[in-house]
Amino acid sequence: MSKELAKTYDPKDMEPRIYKKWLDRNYFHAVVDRSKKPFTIVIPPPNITGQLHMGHAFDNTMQDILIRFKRMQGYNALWQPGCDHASIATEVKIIEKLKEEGITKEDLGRDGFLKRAWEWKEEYGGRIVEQLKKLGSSCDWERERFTMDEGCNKAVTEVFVNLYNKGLIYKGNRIVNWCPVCQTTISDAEVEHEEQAGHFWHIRYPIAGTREAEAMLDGRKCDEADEGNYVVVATTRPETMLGDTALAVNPEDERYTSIAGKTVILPLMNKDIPVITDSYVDKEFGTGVVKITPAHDPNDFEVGKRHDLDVINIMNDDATINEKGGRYNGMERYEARKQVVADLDALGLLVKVEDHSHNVGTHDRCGCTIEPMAKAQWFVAMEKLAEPAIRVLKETREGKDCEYGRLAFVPERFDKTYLHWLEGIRDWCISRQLWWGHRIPAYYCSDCNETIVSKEAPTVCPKCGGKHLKQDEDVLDTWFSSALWPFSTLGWPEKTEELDYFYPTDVLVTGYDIIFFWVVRMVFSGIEHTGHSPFHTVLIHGLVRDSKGRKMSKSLGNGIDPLEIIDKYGADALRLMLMTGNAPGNDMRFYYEKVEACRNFANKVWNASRFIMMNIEDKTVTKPAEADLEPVDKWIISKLNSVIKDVTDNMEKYELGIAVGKIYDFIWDEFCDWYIEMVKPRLYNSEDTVSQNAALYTLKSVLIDALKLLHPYMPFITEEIFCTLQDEEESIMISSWPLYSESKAYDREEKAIEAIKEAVRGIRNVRTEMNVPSGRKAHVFVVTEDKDIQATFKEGELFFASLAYASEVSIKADRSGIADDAVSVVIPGANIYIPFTELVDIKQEIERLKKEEARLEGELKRVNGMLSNEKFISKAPAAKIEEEKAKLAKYTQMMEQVRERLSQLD
RNA sequence: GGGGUCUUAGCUCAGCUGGGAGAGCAUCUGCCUUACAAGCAGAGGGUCAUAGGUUCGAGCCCUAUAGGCCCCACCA
Repeated sequence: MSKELAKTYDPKDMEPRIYKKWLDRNYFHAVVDRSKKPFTIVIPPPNITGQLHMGHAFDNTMQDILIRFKRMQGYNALWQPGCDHASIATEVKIIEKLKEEGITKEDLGRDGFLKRAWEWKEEYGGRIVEQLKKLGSSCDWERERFTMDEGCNKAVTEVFVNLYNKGLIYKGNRIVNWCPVCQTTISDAEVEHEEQAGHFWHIRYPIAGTREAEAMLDGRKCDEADEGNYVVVATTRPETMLGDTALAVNPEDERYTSIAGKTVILPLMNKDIPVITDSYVDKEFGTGVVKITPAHDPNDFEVGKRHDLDVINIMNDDATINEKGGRYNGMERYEARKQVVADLDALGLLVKVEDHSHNVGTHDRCGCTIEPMAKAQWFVAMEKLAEPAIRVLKETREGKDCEYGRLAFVPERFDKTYLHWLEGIRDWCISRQLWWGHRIPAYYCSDCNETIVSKEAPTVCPKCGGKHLKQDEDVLDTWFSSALWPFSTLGWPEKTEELDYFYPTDVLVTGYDIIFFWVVRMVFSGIEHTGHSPFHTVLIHGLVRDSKGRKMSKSLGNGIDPLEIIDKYGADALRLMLMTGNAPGNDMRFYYEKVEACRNFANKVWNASRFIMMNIEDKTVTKPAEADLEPVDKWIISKLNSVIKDVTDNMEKYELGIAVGKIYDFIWDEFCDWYIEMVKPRLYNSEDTVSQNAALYTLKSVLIDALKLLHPYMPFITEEIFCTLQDEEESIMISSWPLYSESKAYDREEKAIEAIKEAVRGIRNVRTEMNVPSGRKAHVFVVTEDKDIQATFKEGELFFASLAYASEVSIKADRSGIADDAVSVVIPGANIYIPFTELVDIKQEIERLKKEEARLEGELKRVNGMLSNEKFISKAPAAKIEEEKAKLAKYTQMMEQVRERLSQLD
């Protein structure tokens, strides 16, 4: 043997070495090849500001597993990588950095700032890519893209102009979510609602012309005021009253019929405002009167539109009150609130203050309270775009052929999240008051105010011929470009070969937390611009939490750095840990113990392989004739065969955790703990070279297939062993996926060995469990029918050699003809005698058999019932009837066996 | 207010279309047995949240209840 594995498993140097080998050989690169079926995944582009965290590790491990699996299955697998410019996140970071230098972005100016941003991108943008490589990600790095590279920019402009021309993008003055800290608009998806304790202030608005109104206008409290001359309004945000332009009551509300249509005086501003009627007002809530502030509340904005009210924006961009707020001009919003309340109180207009908890919108990035404000912004009209995105999912679910392709969530329950969001969707505010991002391709003529939206910057106004054109200052929401990612990365809007071949992509893997931000927007964009849903399956995973179940976050400082874990335990162990014992879509907790267990598994695989190689040494192992395979060989081959089938099925259904669990159990329990142990005596017996060769061959071939199954999960260790074991092989990652084969299903042998395993449970460790006094032989011997082979085993020696002769098994406890302290496992062709005292507890066995008997009775009753049911016989498909008949026969036979054994035991 | 999800061993969680309750860790017992002590052979430990229902059979399906978590939502 020319190569051998190091004595101890140590991933630290091995993993980078192997990754480099893969890169050098260009295995990750996929080119258009019409003779092969493509399988494509686009990576959720990590932010250039990002550092690899557990969420990335989880997400990318899943993608890598799918890609490696499909690649081995013979697909032309493309994993398209790239990064996101992350408009606001990056801009905030750079501003922070500038702050350290004592400068602001305004000091630099737009161009200077962008220069800095690009420098920053060059410096840090590649960091996360390098980190992804440590995980083993088999992305096609040659195709790495960036949301602000030339091609993506082109796609963004194309889409913007197209949608504008179709009337699906418009500029409108509407209520937007304004973040006073970041000083930009944000979309609805970026608002987090938070329950906050607040107050409900009841405020009197005096009716115009009354004595009470006069008093207020004079700036004094009214003596002996008549409550009938006031209208009482309840509000949670009293400072917004500065921008009130009406009060509203429900037209059906009898309490207020007399005042509807009257005019009240807006306190503090001393302005006449009307009392209008609108069915939006809920009679039951508050006082039944609502103050209408169209500039600072989305509902009020709508009411204002219906009644043609003025929209008075009373705030500056930093949420201080502006000049429209009279004497409150310049005050911070909460300070203004206090002052407003105090002033109202002084005027005797504050009726009461109630405690009231209500939902407050906060910015998901900076956490500050967002301020709804009326502003002129760019929007995407969503109604028309949402409809096909809803349809494609519904029709896929109903099994219909949809013209837009297919779309399904795994697990299915996220269908509802997706649909619910789309069905209630509002127009998407896409303009951001930032510099880092795709600048909006809209130009304004300062001569005639014309708006020009075009791919190329116009030099002359098409309307007036003026040359004073200015581009819109705003940039687009980051997600506007991310939404195009599945096709912009493949060359769209050009009609490239790649686009034609790899698009639509296959699977999108992402966390449930960004379904709204990203998945939804990719789907409607894909359909709108390419006519196709960009992927047929969305595989959703949960969050990785800390061991206490908390979200990992910077502020809590409870994040666990995947790179540290990789450094200590290896990427393979981390990957396995992330995939084990977790159901799709569910959150998981991170435990060091779990990683350790996974590292131990890697060690196990390593050592088993080392054992096999040690035994092969320089022997030539040839494929044995089937007749030379012994029952244990057939048993493990058969076991592996069904594992191949199950694992493949599970993986096709994206049940990655279940699949890897089966591989783990097979390798550790069946292969290492049973097969290798059973086969040892044959390996050590150098006389029977045929049997030895069969064992070695089986060991080697089963190991190789098991490694292949494991490879998507643990790419590094499997590669190392695979290539060490077989000099002639280049790499496991380009080897072919094992296939289930009917001819390898050895049912008889499987049954036989399973029965033996059951029979010897508890006594495998002869030396310990039998407590054989030194010098005495254990009663373990074999008698075959053909020739009397009687083997006695020394203490401590395993006796599995004998089991190889078994072909059919029935087990019975039988003391006749054997020493008192032994029972026999009767195997036609071979008898094994096992010390009686150490065999399975007879009482337990009887109990077990009785349970089995009861179960079988139930089964038989069911099957008999079905088969004697005329309706069933006449209506059920023939195959189903056959199946049930086969079951009947099987259960009948099993029942006989159970009863026989019961009678023997009694 | 609407929706989702969870409740299974001491802990963290699997359990795919209903058919003899599982894993890892922890605990206990015995082992340094020349692949592996990062290991081996065993053991203990669960009314599968509660109450009903469907079924020959329910952790799984249905209904209700209790508790936990999450998402969505413009009641001022």
